Order: sequence, then structure tokens, then C-alpha cells
Amino acid sequence: MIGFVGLFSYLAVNYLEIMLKLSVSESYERLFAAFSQFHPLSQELRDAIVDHSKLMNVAKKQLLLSEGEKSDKIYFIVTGAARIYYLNEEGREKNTWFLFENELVISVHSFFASQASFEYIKTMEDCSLIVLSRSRLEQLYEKFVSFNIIGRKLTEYYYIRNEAQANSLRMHSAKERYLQLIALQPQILQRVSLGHIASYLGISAETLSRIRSQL
Amino acid sequence: MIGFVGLFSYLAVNYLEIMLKLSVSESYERLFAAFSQFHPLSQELRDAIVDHSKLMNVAKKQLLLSEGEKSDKIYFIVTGAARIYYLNEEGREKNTWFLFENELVISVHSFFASQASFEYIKTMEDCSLIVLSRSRLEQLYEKFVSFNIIGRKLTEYYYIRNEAQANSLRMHSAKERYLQLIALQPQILQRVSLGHIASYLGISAETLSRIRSQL
DNA sequence: CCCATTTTTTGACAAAAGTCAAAAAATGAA
DNA sequence: TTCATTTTTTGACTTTTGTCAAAAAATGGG
Repeated sequence: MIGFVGLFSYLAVNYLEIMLKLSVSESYERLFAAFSQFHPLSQELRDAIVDHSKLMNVAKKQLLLSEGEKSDKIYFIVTGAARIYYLNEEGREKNTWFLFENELVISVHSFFASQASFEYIKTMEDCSLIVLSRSRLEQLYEKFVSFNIIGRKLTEYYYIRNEAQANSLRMHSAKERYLQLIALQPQILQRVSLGHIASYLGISAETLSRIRSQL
Repeated sequence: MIGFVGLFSYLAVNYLEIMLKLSVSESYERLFAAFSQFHPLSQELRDAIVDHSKLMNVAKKQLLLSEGEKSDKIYFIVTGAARIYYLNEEGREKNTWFLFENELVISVHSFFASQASFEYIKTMEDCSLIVLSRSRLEQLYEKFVSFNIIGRKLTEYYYIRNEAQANSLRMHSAKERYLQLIALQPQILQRVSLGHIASYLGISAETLSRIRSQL
């Protein structure tokens, strides 16, 4: 009897996963939707993007980039979540970004400047990702000049977010940063542990716990 | 006798200023040199940039942007220096960037996102600036699609710098940030007061003074 | 459902940096 | 050069956040 229940729940989980899994074309539709917010994409460009990239599934807690490597891939998260972190002097992980579905993931310093990375990228959940190598991306920029419009605007968009985060670290106390986070991204609390959130906010887990207890 | 000395030194200063002042074409050559590091510029594009922009001289301590305004101009510093700052809750100026010759100046949040600015831009020295409005810049992007390549790469370049600064604030102590600054930009100490540098490093002037005294 | 593992909380104390006030030093306009 | 103004330094004390250790709570694989 227990065997049957076990088998049933196993099948049910797989069924759920199949239900949640997007087809290849649905996945690319999401990428194109994200890109076309900035500038329309020709069918030819869409086809070239599909040709040059690949869709892959990655389990949770898998490294997409390690310190010392050169980041030569850009990821679009179709489903799932990832985080970017570095190791401080004592070897503790410090998160700098959390990224979710419909967002692009790179290590900025490493990818844009072709330098060895000082940061790590790791999935936080099972992910479906569209992966494009740096060289393939550059080929697309060369072949489709108007793709540079999208590239420019996407870069501007992530730049703004980066600035906002940097300014938040400069301008606000730990408590204000936490309140800002739950006001602007409340879903993050459902998907990310408090320890990870604390390091993202630039504070210790203990300090975050104390901030939360006095609210 | 004192009158003559005074007159002489007055003339000498003016002579120096004239010597240092660049002609219009020399000024634009500097802009083009900065841009062509990323991608060659056609003569047609160069002409259009000259047509769409203007060269202006601004005295030191003049505001280029105030809080609440929409930043709709991008500045290229031909000569001089500027700083970006915001006012904290107590109304104190906090510097976020120092910018010098051959660098572009915008308020990222305001310019890219067309939002009212929370920051100020002020010259720190007499400046010679090339000014381009946002709408003119967009016209250039539309008319010269390949200009988007330059725009994209420039945005990537400043994005990297912004990330590096944000990471420096996150990863290093006040003392480390100061040592990094004098290692990487020693000239900054000659041109910017310690009070301004302290707020740029995210510390009080007193803390910077103590860091310096114990070196 | 259970137990090992991970995460979060709490307490006591330490370290880093801020604040305020006053003195010292540097700057710059007449 | 001189004097007023601005900038920098110094001392005493406070605040914020970090660290270490241990307990409590939550999670998740078998």
C-alpha cells in the first residue's frame, strides 16, 4: 500500500513538473517578449537567436560560473532562480544579486570586460535556461546591427537596477533596506532564505533577525 | 609697482587659460577619440554629432542638474571635473561619483529611465563641456544604427565601473577603500578635497582623517 | 512520520564608524 | 600680506552592526 502511495506521489510530482515545463518554443517566446519590450525583433533575428543558443535544464544548487573562470555565457532564466555571490576574506558567501524568471544573468565584470570572475553564479531552484555564448552574442551583434539597440537598452536597464542597488547600500540603513525589499519584492521572502537575504542586504543573519523581531 | 605686478600676473593667468583652452575642433577630436575606442565613427556621424551638440564653458561650482529635475542632457568633459551627489536625510551632500576630462556625465537613473533626479551634478573646476540633449541623442541612435554599437559599449563600460564601485563598498573596509583609491586614482587627491573624498568613500571626514593619520 | 541537517533566533560582548565640539591648518580674496 | 572662511584634525562618547556560541525552529529526504 505504501508502495503504491509512493509510486503515485512520484508520478504526481513528475506530472506536475511536466505541466510546469514549457516547450522550447514557449521558452523562446518569453525571451523574445523580454527583448521586444525594448525594440521589435525581426523573424530572421529570432531564428538566428534560436540557432545560436540552446535551452537547458539545470538542477538547483548547480554552479553556472566559478571564481577564476572567464564568464563567457549569458543566461536567460525561463523558469527558476539564481544568485550571484562572492567569497569574502573569511570564505563566507556574500550574495550580490538574486535573479528570477525572465531575467538575464551574467557576471558583469567578467562578461563585459572578459576578465576572470571573482564571483560565482549558482542556481537556487531547478532552472530552465536559455544559454548564449559571448562569441555567439557578438556574432549576432555584428550580423544584426539593430540588435545593438536591444543590447544597449538592456544594458541601460540592468545598469539602472545596479545603480539603484548601489545607492540603496549607500543611502539607507540595514533596517530601511530590509523594509524597501519587502515593499518592492515581497515574493523574494517566499523563495530565498533569510540568511541569503541578509548577505544580499549587506548585513549578518543575526542583524536581520533582530530587525525582523522588532517590527 | 604693485599695480604692475598685479596686472602682469592677471595677464599671465589669462594667457595660461588661453593656452589651456582647446579649440572647438580639438574638443570634438577628444570626444571622437573616446568614442572610437569602441567602434569607428563615420565622417557623417561625426558631423551629425557636432551638429546636434554644443560646446560650452561652465565655471566651477555650477549646478548641471538639481534634485527633482529630469536629466535630459549628457555631458562630455573636455577639460575640468564634476561630481555627482545627493542630499541625505540630514541634508548633507554625499558624493557618489567624481568625473574628469574625457568622461561622460549623466545621472543614470534620471537620464536612462526619464525619471526626476534624486541627485545633483555640479562642476568642481571650470569646465569645458560638450552637451547633447537626450532627444538629440535618440535621433542620432535612430539615424545611425551603428551608433548603437558605441552606445552599447559605452554603457557596458560605465556599468562595469559602477559595479566595481558598488562591489568596493560591499567588499572592503573604509581603510581598504581609501588605499584602493590612492593606488588606482592618486591624482584624485590633488583635485578633490578630503571631505569630498570621504563622502565618496562612504565615510565621515573624521574617519578618513584618522585612517590617514595612522598610515 | 522521523530524524538529521540546515536555518533562524537570542544573548553577551567586540569592533567599526559616526557624531559633536573645538582646535589647528590651509586657502583664497582684497 | 592679512584676515576671514573653509577644511582638516583630534578627543570623548555613542550608535550600529558584527562575531561567537548556543538554543530553538524549520526543512526535507528516506
